[in-house]
Amino acid sequence: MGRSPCCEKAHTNKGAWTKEEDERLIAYINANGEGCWRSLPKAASLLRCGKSCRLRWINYLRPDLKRGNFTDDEDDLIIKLHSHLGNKWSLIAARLPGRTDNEIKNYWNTHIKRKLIAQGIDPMTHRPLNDTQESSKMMSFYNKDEKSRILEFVKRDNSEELLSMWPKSSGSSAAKEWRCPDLNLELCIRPPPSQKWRRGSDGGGAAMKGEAMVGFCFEAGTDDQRFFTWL
DNA sequence: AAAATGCCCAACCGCCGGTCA
DNA sequence: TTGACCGGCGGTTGGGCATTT
Repeated sequence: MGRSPCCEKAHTNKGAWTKEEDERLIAYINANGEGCWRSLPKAASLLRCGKSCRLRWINYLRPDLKRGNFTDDEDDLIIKLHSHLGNKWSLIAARLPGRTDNEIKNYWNTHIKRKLIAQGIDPMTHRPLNDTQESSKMMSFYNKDEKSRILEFVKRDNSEELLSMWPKSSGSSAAKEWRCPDLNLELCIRPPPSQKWRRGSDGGGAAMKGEAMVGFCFEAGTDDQRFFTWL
């Protein structure tokens, strides 16, 4: 048996909301609070689907919404968060007070995507569009021995040493954007891959089995070997 | 001035996961 | 265990406005 529709479609309005509908919705939520979206339309005398009411409130009528253009800081934050989270608009919106997932999604599709493409960056992977060419160019900063040393430092989880090897020629844009094509460096949120890996090897701060651990995981490695550390 | 085209964004749609009886 | 219900999410659409031809 399939799911029943969320509302009786034949008796609901569609399309743009009128001022009167907005006022009814605001008045009802101010008096009764959010929630029970399914029963809200009837209770508020609105000929709208509950989902439509929820969307209208969350994306447009909520009093804590920030209006106006996105700032450069917000741009940067959205790009950074998207590079880590992908199209998880609700998660991204949770980090931008006063912005909605719908607003950020629209802004991404209409502005940021184009901005990144103009900069030669693939908006989905956040890597150069002509990746192969860029990679070979960037690798000129490191010879074979240096690449081996970097992998060793990653294996030993020695962040200080690893950072000290980062290119120092700050005037070079290529240096700023450096990444090693043989290394896959990415951030993700997930539990540790093994019990051994849970900061337990040195005896300090070990998490017990079954204990919840959530955090940012810095993952690095090659196709053959993977290495992790927590941030 | 009118038509064509492009852009923006509010709103809709379908799906999914959690909850509850 | 199952199915209905509900809230929430991401992808897509289409109407209105702005710009270009």
